[in-house]
Amino acid sequence: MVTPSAPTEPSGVALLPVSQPLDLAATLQSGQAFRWRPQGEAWSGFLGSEPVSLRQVAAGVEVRSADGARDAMLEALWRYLRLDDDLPAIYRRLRRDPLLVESVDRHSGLRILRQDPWECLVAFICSTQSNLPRISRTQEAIADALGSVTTLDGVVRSAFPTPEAVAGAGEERLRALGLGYRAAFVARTAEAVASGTVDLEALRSAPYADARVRLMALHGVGEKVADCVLLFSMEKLESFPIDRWVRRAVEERYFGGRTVPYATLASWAMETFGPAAGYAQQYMFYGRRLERRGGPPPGP
DNA sequence: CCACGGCCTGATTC
DNA sequence: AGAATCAGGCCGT
Repeated sequence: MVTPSAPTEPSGVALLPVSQPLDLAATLQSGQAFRWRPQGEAWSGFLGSEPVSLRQVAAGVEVRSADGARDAMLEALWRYLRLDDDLPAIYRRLRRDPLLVESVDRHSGLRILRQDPWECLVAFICSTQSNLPRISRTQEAIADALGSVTTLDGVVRSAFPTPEAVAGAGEERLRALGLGYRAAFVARTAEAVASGTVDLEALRSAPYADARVRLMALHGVGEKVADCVLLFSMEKLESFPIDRWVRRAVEERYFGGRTVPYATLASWAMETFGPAAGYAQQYMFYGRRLERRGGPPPGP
């Protein structure tokens, strides 16, 4: 137990046992989440608005948090890491495709996350014509400027701000944080979410196609961004986000190098991989990143 | 329904 | 070195 009189929030540790394949480092650095920072052997970040530190050990994942012993924290982490997915079954499906065999074998334990939809939405609106380091930078800048400050074991970080806080900040303030032309998109989307024009939680339980249409009605959200948000935060594992690299790989391998519309590629993925399409995309994307960088990604 | 130019910003390329 | 070019697209025409 912790001592409540300490000046800084005392932390507790709990173990989440994991028997499923899990590569925590790869998962947190695979371009779906943008606020996990290496901290020695551990990773500093947030589960919702709770600051946590995660460390992979043989038996599973150690979670350090202000209330680390609570079952609710372990449950939250379980959900975040999608340990409810049956990865071996998904791998069997992916391995039917020669394009994926090597990537799946080499990066076993790379998982799709179940993130907070709002934070995920902002991140991917900011992802257009950008790159991983810059997306991380802007997410962090938004949190630092508008989120509430937290402390965990002396590490000071800010939680990601609410839609109301971002809407209140306005376009110019966001632009000053380095969002560029995306500032207007984020501002307008924040207003839509804050005012209840869009209910992100409701989209979570809506069918893929319906949720997708709703998301794409938001400014700055096209097919690719919508598919990312649907996959990484809204339970839609059949979603297959197609960026320029995934597009190139699939067009070269399956369409004789021809340029093919987004919808055609998406339905190809749906037919080929079914409910594992999202995982297929993740392995394609991660595979080509490594190829490009010539080594496993931790960042800069 | 498809094609195209323009867009913040910063890192890399020429 | 300073100028193009490009980056996990999207919007408007």
